[in-house]
Amino acid sequence: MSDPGSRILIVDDEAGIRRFLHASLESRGYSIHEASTGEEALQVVPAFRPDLILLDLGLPGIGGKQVTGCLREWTQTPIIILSVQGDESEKIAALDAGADDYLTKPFGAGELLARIRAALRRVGQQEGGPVFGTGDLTVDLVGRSVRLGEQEIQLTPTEYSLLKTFVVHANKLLTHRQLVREVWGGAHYEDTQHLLRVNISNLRRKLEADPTRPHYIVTEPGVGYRLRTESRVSAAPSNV
Amino acid sequence: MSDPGSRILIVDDEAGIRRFLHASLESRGYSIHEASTGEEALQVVPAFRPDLILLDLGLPGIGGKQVTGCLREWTQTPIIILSVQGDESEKIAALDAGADDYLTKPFGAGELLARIRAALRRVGQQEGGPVFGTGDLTVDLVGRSVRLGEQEIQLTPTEYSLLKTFVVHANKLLTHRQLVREVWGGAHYEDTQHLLRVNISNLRRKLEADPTRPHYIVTEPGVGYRLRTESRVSAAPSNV
DNA sequence: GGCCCTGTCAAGAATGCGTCAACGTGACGA
DNA sequence: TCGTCACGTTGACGCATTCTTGACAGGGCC
Repeated sequence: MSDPGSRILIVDDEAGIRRFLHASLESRGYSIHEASTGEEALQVVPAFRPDLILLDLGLPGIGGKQVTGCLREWTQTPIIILSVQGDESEKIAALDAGADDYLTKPFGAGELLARIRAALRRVGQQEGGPVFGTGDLTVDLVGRSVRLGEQEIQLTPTEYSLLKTFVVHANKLLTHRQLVREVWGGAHYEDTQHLLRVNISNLRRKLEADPTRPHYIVTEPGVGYRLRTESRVSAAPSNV
Repeated sequence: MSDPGSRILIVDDEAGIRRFLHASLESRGYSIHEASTGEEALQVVPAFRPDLILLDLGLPGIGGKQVTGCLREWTQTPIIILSVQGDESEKIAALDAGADDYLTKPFGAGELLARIRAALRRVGQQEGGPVFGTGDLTVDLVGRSVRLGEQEIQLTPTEYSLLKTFVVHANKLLTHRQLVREVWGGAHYEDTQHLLRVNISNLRRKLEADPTRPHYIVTEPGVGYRLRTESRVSAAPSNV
């Protein structure tokens, strides 16, 4: 299951450890990115979009706990804490800050890999399998392809990122803020609000049969948008 | 966050450990069930429907690894393995069998609780939130959706905000002043009084079968309004 | 009847939303 | 080096919805 192409971000201030982890993970087929400080990690995550984060607790500057807290404001990407401290209260604090797992150095490479697999397995099944479908719309999150009936649809990176967010949270209401954070990264919101509208519009033009009356991406006025799944109450086209 | 009413199944063959875990977890508000063998665990899970399983690896008969494997064939309930064996290959095997976490005895009670919270937090955000219901009316505060029977109801932001206030204080009398404050923010009251009436009217037109004779939102003359519940307070364990 | 409280309707104002067009940038190939 | 193209971003505009305000009618109570 655990898709070998998964992207992993390594955050540690010691170059030696980064190298070691980088090597062991890359040989397993993961694609790796490194960051050496908490600040760098927070910057890199929106750009690299890792599937999992290995985070050293004892970073200089912004510590691992704070990094976890900041990330959890907008993303659920699994975080595994690595630490030299075996102190129980540290573990508890880190886990409660939003971390998914906690390993104390030194740890076996095999155990780390197994815990990575376990974490990736969870998100994998959360996304409800590799292919999502509603009505004519089919989204393959692994193959990164979108089709409408038989027709393959070409999406730009942002459009795809937006649609992916909808698919992962299918049928749930996503606020403007959530969407902006997921697609453009945690920072600025006010300036990006309009961007969201434009991209929704573009997405609809490509996906919807009649962009004026959206079938899949419905807007919840004043709040956000929602990807409607085919529970199909055949919602009579309420022409008021 | 981690809903204190969560159901936890403890599987261990040593009565002493079961007692210890039972006590520490119950005092935290979890509701507990015990099993002493793997066979019993497999029987009990479908009946008890735990939100999380604490599983000893070294069970007589069917071992923890096998139990994990059997459970994973049909359920994704989080499993935390407890074991006296620190052997790395055992950990790896258990995690790959489908376990979510692995603790080696002896472990601190605080750490166990934190890991339980982390596991429950993950499944918690997967589910749709607590749902409020009375009669035909259903309000999902997390998904921000309102339905009347099967029909989804579209509410404007103020209408929803108003209804939300009613749901949060279900069956309690809300004065005009309270409602105005909750929906429009503390300031001026005299000018907003009329606004409230208009919105109550609009809300009723959308929710009530006969807006003249309101069933859900009843007016308490001279004082305010009240959301009448049908004694049915379906599964909305107020979180935290 | 006169008064206060309440509910409904309608119309202008304000806001939010969707679309189009234009500009800047970076990648790529000639 | 230059031109082309696709994409991200920004601004402008028209349209729809929603908010707010005012006017008015019914009902209970003194």
